Amino acid sequence: MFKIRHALSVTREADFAAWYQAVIAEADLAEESGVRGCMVIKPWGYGIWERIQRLLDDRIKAAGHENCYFPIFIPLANFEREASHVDGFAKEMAVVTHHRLIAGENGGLIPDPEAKLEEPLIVRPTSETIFGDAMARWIQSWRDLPLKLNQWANVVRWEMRTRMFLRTSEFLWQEGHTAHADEAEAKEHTLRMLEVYRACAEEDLALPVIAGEKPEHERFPGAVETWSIEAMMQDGKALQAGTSHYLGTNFSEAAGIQYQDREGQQTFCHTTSWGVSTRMVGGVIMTHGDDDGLRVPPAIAPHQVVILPMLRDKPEDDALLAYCEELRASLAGKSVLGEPLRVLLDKRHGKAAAKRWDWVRKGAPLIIEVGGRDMENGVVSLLRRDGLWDAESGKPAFQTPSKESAAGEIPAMLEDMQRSMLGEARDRREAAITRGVTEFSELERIYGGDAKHPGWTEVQWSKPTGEALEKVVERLKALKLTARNAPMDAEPANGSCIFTGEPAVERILIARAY
RNA sequence: CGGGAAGUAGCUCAGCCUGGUAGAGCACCGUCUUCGGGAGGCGGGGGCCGGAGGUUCGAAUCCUCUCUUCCCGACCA
Repeated sequence: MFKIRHALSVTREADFAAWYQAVIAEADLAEESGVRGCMVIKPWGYGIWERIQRLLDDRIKAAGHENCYFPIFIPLANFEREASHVDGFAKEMAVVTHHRLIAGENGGLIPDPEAKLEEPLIVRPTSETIFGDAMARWIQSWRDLPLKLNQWANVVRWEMRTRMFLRTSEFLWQEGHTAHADEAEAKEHTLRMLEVYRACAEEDLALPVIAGEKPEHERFPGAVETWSIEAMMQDGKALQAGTSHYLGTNFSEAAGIQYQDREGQQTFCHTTSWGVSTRMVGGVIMTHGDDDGLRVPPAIAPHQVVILPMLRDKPEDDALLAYCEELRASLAGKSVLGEPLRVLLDKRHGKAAAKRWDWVRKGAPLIIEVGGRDMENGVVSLLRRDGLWDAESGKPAFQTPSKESAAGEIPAMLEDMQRSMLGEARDRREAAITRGVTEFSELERIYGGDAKHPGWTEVQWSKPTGEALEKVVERLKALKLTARNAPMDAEPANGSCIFTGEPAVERILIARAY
């Protein structure tokens, strides 16, 4: 019997948290920075984020938005206007209080007491308030609506417990902010952007998600409705991968965002905001990674095909490189998933086998090794990252198509990989959702034991509020559970509430979460 | 922010208890051998032992403070 020698030393099964960190290190995605909760995103990790940015930005613009940029610093007073917003964020705020350093007593530098800011500035945790300010200036008439803006930015939230990509103190994201004439249009837009996120997650990241409304206690501070897309990780936990908020007139009343309607009346706008962040990269890792490292869906892979010539630092290398260059050129002209194919010819010196495992760990979708004998036979040795091992031999499952047919087949291969990665993740998720649970004791049975991947549960509830809701949250918390969202395409409720026994009004997903 | 663990070479760690100026494996560089594959031999470079202070003739080692990371909890769009 053979034993497959995986590229990582930790497996998902043995220790999922350690495996996650190993993938980030071994795939060269990011590293610690020395500043609490902040990370350095390395080229391969940032390249994946750039791909997500590109594809999502196209979708956001196609939905009629324009990009802009607002400052990272927000005046404290500006932030103080919307009460529940303040309550939600005040505890995790970075504050700038000085604008100059002077020499301290021990040779170090200290903030100059003389240079204290009259009004402290906060580092944005999100930009509703400062966008609101501008909207109040820019909107005069019903003719100025809707106003649809977006920005790509970094934000800072002083998190107590951080994890790379999933919850960092500083993170990169996109935040959209829109103003509308009435409630119906704003709500419709909230859902439209939720759908944009769903499409991006599923079609671009191959991340199956469930879109739905967040329960009251999970709403964004200051929102009237919060909607989310939720993805299931391979350990069965839920990851909130994007949110879209209908903010009502809360922020327009706080900032004075008004317009003169057709009758000449001053009227408050209805606003929305929505965002997705570098957390998405964490979702890709925990959805598509395996015991050999990351697997990047072709649509967001910085390089979809990596060609590795087996160089020997000898004169024959020139012919081999020329052969690889022909392959590269023929691939570079192809179109995949509606874009030019992205191919890298990795000419770095070094053993091909060592470089191969580098790219396996990084998760490049297709790896093509080319040696002297391949060249003689007019073929290439091709390895699919989603079918790495040959089950018969326990060795890498190389295919050896001719150079010409490889160039012809690769686009379809990549598109197939994109599809099958989504399908694989969706099947795994569906198998891990328990539906039709009607008794709380059943939840205790599922989540009370030490099952490693208990997955999600769909239950019906009466959507309690106030104290009754707090009690529900407490009971869930005892099982380390949270209510994720009420899926928008779920069947209507037809039973009784699993918590209160009252008639149920909707179905919600229960899960452990990141 | 509370409880626990840990920070020594790029990585994984030994050395610390019983102070005497730093080690291994992998990686890296050179070279030879090998050559359809995650190879081997020989040689070599790289660390003021997270930081600051203290005890001491002398600190990686003992003491204090601090920073960072990981796990558990609280918190968390």
